Amino acid sequence: MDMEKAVSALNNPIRRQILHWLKDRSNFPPALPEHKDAEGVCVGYIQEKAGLSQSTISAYMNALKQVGFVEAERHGQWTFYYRNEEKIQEFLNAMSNELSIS
Amino acid sequence: MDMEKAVSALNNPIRRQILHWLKDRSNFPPALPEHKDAEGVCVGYIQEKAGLSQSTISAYMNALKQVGFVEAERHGQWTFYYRNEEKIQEFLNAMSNELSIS
DNA sequence: TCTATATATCGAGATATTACGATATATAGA
DNA sequence: TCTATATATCGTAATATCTCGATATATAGA
Repeated sequence: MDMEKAVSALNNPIRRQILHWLKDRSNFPPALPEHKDAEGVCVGYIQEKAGLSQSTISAYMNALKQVGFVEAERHGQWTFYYRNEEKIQEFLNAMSNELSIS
Repeated sequence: MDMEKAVSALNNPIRRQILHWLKDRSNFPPALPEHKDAEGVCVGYIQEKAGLSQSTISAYMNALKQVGFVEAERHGQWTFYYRNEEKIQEFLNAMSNELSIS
C-alpha cells in the first residue's frame, strides 16, 4: 500500500464521494438488462451522478484504480468499476497504524 | 471535523511523519530543564528532525493545528506542540464511516 | 467496412501546494 | 531599553492538481 498515492487519491471530495456511492449499487440508475451479470457501475453513470466531465471522471477512476481502491472490468464498450473492500480496509488499517499506534 | 481540511493536512508525508513522531516524546532530544513541565515538543526540535526550514515547519504545524490534530502551548519564547488524540481518533472514525460503512 | 457509442488519453489554463529566504513579532535576559 | 532567540508571517518560484475540450481507441452492430 503506497500511502503517498493512497492519501492523494482520497484528497478530493468527489473521489471520496464516488467511493462512497459505489458502496451501494442503488445509488445509480438500474443496470441495463444486458449488464445484469456485470459487477459494478459504468463510467457514464458515475459521471452523470458526479456532474463532472467524462475525461475527469475517467482520470478519477484511474487514480482510484492505481491505488487499488476500485477494480475495473470491461464488458463490451463499457468499463465497470467496483470497490475493492480489502484494499480499502487495508488503507484504513495502515492509516490507523501510522497515526495512532506507536 | 472538516474532512476536506483534515485529509489535506494529512496529504503530505512529512506532516504525517511529524504526527507519528509526536506520539513518543523520546523521538526528540530531551526537554531542557526549564521545560520539564511543558507538554509537547518545541518547533525547533521538530524542524531539526524533519530537516525542513523553520518557516515551513511553522506552517505545517499550523495546518495540523487548524484541523485539531495538534494543540499548541506557548511557554516563553517557545511554542510546544502535542497531539490531540481525540481529534485524531475522530478523524479515523469519520474516514472509516465515509469509506467503509454505507 | 462504416458508424455510433463508451471510455481513455492528451494538452492546456486556472488554481493550489510546496518550501524557501526575508522579515515581523514575542519573549527573556542583560 | 537593547540584544538574542524562538516562532510566525509574508512574498516567491517551482511544482502538482484540477478540470476541461479535443482527440484517440475499443467495441458493437448495420
